[in-house]
Amino acid sequence: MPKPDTQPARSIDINYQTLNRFVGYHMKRAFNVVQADLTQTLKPFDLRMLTYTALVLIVDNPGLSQSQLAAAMDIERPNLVVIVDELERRDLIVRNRVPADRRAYALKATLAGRRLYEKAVAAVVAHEARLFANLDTDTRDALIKALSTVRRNQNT
Amino acid sequence: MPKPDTQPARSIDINYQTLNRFVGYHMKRAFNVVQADLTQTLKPFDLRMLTYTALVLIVDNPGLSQSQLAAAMDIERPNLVVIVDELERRDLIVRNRVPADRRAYALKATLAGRRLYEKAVAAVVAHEARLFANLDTDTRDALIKALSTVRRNQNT
DNA sequence: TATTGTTATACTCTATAACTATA
DNA sequence: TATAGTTATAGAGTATAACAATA
Repeated sequence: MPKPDTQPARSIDINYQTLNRFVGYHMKRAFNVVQADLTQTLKPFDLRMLTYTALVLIVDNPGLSQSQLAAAMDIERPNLVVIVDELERRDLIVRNRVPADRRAYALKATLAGRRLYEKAVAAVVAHEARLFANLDTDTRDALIKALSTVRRNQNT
Repeated sequence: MPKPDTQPARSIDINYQTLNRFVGYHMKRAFNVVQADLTQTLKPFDLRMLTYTALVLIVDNPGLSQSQLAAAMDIERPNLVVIVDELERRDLIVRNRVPADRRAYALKATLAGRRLYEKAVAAVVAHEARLFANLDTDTRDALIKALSTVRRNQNT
């Protein structure tokens, strides 16, 4: 396999033999691609993955508390505060005091929040269609099923 | 579906209908599990994902430069410096000047580095066997193939 | 006592600009 | 001028301790 005499900026030909054996490595590389594309997809809406996920969960679960949302997002409560702050400052959600438990807030999306949700979700649907275009429906379902199985092995 | 009268700390029953439609969401959740477990797996060796990956690539590609390693790891050159610093400080690798190009370093693992590599890789093999125990070989191969396909869609 | 939301803080990972020494 | 490695720095994301208000 002869290389051209004038090497194109010292061609690199890295050996990945060890890393390629690991599923986790492939997951990281693939997820990096998805995340980078999703970040670009959400940028026109001024949303990050975290603010997007929070907005989606609040729209789908009106009235949930910050503790519940943090648990659903698998992040610590302190880290959720700034996320909810941002959504509230942009009038996408409201924090309503719960009469039955005055420590907690009931989070609810505003009309503007629901409208942004609709637009952002549509954009993410298009982003997924683009990124997973080469996978037929069966393969995609199998991928989701395998990923869910991995997640269920968490406590093993 | 009646709930018990005495609710166990206000049982949460979050609606994930929107997020569950997205492959990327399942990838993130699964990868979080894998990453958390891998972090614990590498802790006894005083390695993080980045130092582990760098060590593996240096062992498998003796003499490669920091630029090549950064490209292989998909990180910026400045961020690699501290990683290589740490591996060198622990005498796991050496930075040799390249006579032909005195700007570059040729990275090489020491004997101690190759020994730690052997132990860490064995631990990661066990970690993967544990995490992906519920997936048969065919499913695992299909998962890797699907993830590789996603990665190849990067420039679409 | 325990829990909700909060502040402060720290650590990791990531990204960019600008420098040095070589080429 | 361009590249390899470096420094400094700033931004995300994440994790823990400790506090006020409320239960």
